[in-house]
Amino acid sequence: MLTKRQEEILKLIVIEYIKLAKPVGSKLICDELNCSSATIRNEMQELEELGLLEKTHTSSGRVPSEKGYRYYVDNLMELKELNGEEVFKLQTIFNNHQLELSDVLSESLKIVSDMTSYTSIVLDTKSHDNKLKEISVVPINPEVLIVVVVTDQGYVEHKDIELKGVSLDEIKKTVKLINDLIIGTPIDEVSAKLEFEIKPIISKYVKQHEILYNAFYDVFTDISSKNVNVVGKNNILKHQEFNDLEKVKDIFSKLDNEEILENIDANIDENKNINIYIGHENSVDPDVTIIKTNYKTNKDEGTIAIIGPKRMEYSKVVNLLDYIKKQIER
Amino acid sequence: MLTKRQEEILKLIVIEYIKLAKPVGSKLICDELNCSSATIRNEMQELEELGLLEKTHTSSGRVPSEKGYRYYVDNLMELKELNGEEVFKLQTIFNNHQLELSDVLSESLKIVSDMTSYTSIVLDTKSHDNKLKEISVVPINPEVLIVVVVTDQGYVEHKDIELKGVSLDEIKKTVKLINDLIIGTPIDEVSAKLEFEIKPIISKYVKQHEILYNAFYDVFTDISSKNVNVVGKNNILKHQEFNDLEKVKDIFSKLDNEEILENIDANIDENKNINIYIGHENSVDPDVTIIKTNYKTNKDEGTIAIIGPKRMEYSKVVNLLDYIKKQIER
DNA sequence: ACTTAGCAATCGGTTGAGTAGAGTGCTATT
DNA sequence: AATAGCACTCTACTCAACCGATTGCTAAGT
Repeated sequence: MLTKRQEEILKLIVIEYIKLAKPVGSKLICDELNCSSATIRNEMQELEELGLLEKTHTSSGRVPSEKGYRYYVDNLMELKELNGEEVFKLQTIFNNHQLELSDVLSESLKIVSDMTSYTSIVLDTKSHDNKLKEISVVPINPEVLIVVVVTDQGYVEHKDIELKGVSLDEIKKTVKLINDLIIGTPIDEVSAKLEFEIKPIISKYVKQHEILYNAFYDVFTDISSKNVNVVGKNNILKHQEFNDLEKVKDIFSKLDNEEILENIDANIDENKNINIYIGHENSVDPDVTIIKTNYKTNKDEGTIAIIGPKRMEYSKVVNLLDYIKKQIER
Repeated sequence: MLTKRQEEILKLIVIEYIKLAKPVGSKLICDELNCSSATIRNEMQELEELGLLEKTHTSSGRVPSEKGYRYYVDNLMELKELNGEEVFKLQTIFNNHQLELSDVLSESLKIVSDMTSYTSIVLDTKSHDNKLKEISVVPINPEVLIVVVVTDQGYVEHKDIELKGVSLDEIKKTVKLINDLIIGTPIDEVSAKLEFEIKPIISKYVKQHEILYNAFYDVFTDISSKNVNVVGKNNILKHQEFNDLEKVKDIFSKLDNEEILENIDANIDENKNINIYIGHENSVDPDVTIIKTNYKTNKDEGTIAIIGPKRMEYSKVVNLLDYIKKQIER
């Protein structure tokens, strides 16, 4: 259990370190509080024994440990209002009804990245609420045709398929069959329905049913897949904790690896609105903090996340994510 | 006019410097040629006076100047065969007829980037040969509908449009009009046709014709726009000429700037199959070399480019680009 | 019992001297 | 024209010295 003053000191150290990125000495703190540097040093020593602070070397100032950051975000952090300019910029995007949701997300997170110097990630999954609305087929030439799939929430996916020796008639029959039988099916159930209801039928009266089936299967797999989008990757370079080229390489390669990013939303705590994973608490890289939240509209659901150094402006990022989440869920 | 021996020396220095990235001294060269280091030094001095070589400091070995690289690629470079593994990897992509051209390009350039440690850029423009094939409209709800446009070469573009107070009937009329009047029009002429032929008509009998017109205009603008794709950006970090964080920031921001990249294909020399822009010869960054080529199929045209340090494996890159160009133009 | 002043000790960062090594330019010689 | 030899130059590295910031500890003060 920390005393009031210890909490005050920890908070100041975290805030100051986030601001200046240099270990914080006792003198800086005693200017803020009304006591001598020696008193602060004693308190610091105690906070260090509790694992909340660390030193970079024997006679350096203190730096928050991961546990220290954790204590800060859980108990000490104050969420101050977003400033007017920030809200204004974001609002112009949310008010632009021309944009698709995925564009709104990447545009607004681009702004967040610019404002904060962190990197944003959008994980976008077509929601279960998307139901097949219409399938149409446009023949391009005798061997190639294009399948266009539209969901009732307005998603469009298309794919070229090359079909040698399948007659246009057979294709049209199949499309009609699909349209009749699985329109209205949630997209994540389409694959199963295609396999167990459509396949048996077309295999009877379509010669190259295997090819045809595979082509449609691919289209539906694409449409229900996850979509990863990383915004403001270059901001990684702005933070002194990543001014080592090897580290930068490492992080960049992780940000390019969709598998790693897809697992960002693995163990999300549904009770919390915004989740914070400091250093080793996240599975991406022990030197970063990830702050994320899930969103869910009737069209769409997914995760938005901000990734930056552990020395991150926690309150600002939490505020921004919260604001964006609320706006898009409207 | 260079003597045979001077050319030999220049060539060796370029090759050696590309390989080892360290200024090349006279001793290294005299092992290759049969003469003493002093002789080489005299020749080097002359090559330096001609502006083909440079020194990093008074007593360092020599490094090729931009003019030196230029002389090398114009006169000395030997194009050796691609090795089997490289060809094999690429071939599996070209043989996969499932993929769209844009996927083939980015996949194959991804492989090139992996093999060479350079960065690739694809500038993809829908060709003039794309003609409007079909426009269809899917209403999602009373206020939103989706326009899907397909060209005769198989491109698909779609866009949500929000239309308050426009009746479905009016929309259908407009679509029919467009389908009747401009199907078959090359996509880069569609905008004009839309403005001068369609707009006057719909303005007569559609109430909110302005909104409707703008919506379609946007769709056609999107479909005829350029497409920029950068592959293997992280490879920048692998080269010692870019091991300075400021430089990396600079180049990365240029690679993110589509305007800069779109101008990569500005002054292309149509006579040459492959164009090489060394250092100040390109407009992107004086520290890089860009090697590029245009491609043109009946569906598509564009530019593929490789960007890397001036100390680049010129012959390998030229070979690879040439190979890819030929394969996709088949 | 808590706070404070004072002081030795520690460590990073910078500076300057010294050295080894690689490579050059020049000159005299073959 | 080519070469051997040599003085010279510059980088890169190491070592020692030193400054400044900060700590931990002790002893005195409140």
